[in-house]
This record gives sequence, structure tokens and C-alpha cells, in this order.
Amino acid sequence: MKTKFDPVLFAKAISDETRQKIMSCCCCEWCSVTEIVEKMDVSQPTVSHHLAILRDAGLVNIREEGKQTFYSLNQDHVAYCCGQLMVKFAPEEKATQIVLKTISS
Amino acid sequence: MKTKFDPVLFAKAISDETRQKIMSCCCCEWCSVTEIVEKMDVSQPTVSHHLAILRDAGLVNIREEGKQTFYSLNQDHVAYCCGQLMVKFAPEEKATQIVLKTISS
DNA sequence: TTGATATATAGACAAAAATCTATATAAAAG
DNA sequence: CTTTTATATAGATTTTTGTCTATATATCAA
Repeated sequence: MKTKFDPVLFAKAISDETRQKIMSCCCCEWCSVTEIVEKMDVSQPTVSHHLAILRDAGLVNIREEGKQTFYSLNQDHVAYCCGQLMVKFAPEEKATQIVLKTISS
Repeated sequence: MKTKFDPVLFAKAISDETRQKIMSCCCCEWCSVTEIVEKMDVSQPTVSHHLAILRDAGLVNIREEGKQTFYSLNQDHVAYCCGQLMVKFAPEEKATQIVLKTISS
């Protein structure tokens, strides 16, 4: 079952440029830590640190395989959090209108 | 015309608890800085500082009246940014599905 | 014009966060 | 078993951010 939405936790998790790059990196496929490190310009421990933050916010899926760990973006949860943020700060009709416009463009 | 969406700027702006409280505070009405300060537990300069960050991210509307300055949440822009974030990190069909579910519940 | 009120800015300080190197852990290969 | 590879953790350091006090600026009232 889904844990209660924490808007500050979510915002903090996505508020760092390196983490957003990591999110883009594993947005559409499973990536090992090594693969992610190769595409970033920070050290491996730094990547692991950011992955832990994303994990704690529920924003990544994890699959362990032998000595490797694969991560992929939890798109459902990202979308859920964005939706929750939206309804927290904008009335639903407005949110609906903006979203439909955004998505259809 | 709307400036280009900056997902890191947006996320940083909303990633602080005090700022989210301010956003909620002036979510549905114009509030003077003094009124906002009264509802918060930080000093007036701190509130002004946070308001400047929200302003720089385009998240608040501003209206000056005599010696007072009134702020209100720019709901349209908040909703727009949430929508942009969503389509950045989730495919559109998934975003649509989640959003509609979120909004209608 | 003096004083009070509203807000913003400057600068100092403290707390939090990002990064690094070094190392621990654990799996696989030789 | 020893070595290599993959990842995580610990601890130190630097950078960024949030907060405060003091003060500047600007409006309004007396």
C-alpha cells in the first residue's frame, strides 16, 4: 500500500540537478549503478548517495541481480506525486484544465 | 509570454517546508507580508527572503498598494510546472491516467 | 518634519546537503 | 582462497541554504 504523500520530501528529492539527471537516465530502462555513473560527472559514491535519496522518496524501483543493482524510475509514483502537488496548490478544475492542455500539446 | 520551464528551479523553490507553508497561506487569497509573517514561525526578513525565491520562480503574483505588498500563489504556474514535471518523467499516457485518477478522487 | 509602519536588503552565522576519498561488503571469476 | 568487480557506507570537507539581527527604504500619519 502506498505511503502518505509528503510534498516536502518529494520536492527535496527532485530538487537537485544531479538527481534529476539520474532520474532521466533511468527513466525508461533499468540501469546498473555503473551505467549511471558513466553518464554522470560525479563519483560512484555520490551516485549511490543520490540513489538512496530517490529510493527513500519511493521514486525508483530496485532490482538486485548478483553483484549488480539495477534502478529504474518509478514513473507511477512520480506522476502520482506531481498530481498530488497540483491538487494541493491549485483547485481541481484549474489543475485539470492545465494538465489536459499540457499533455495534449 | 511564459519563460522556459526549469525543473530544478521549480523543485528547489518548493523544496522548503517554510515556503510550502507560505504557498498554502496565500493559495486562495492575497496576503500582505505582515499577514503571512503572523501565520509563520519565522522572522519577517526570513519571510521576505522566501517570498523572493518564490517570486524568482514565478510562483507568486505580486500587488503593491501603498506601503504594503500583497502576494498570492500563482496557481496557474504551479499547475503548469507540475504538469511539465510529469511529462518530463513519465510517458504521457501514464501521466494522463494517473492525473485523472488523482484529480477525480 | 518627525515618528510609526511595512517591506526589503546586507551581512553574519548555523545547519543541511553535496561531494570526495577511503574502505567495507558481497558476489563472481580465476 | 585470492583477486577483481559492483555497490554501499563512513567520515571529512566544501558549498548551499535557511535563519537571524541590524538597517535601509519608502509610505503614511500626526
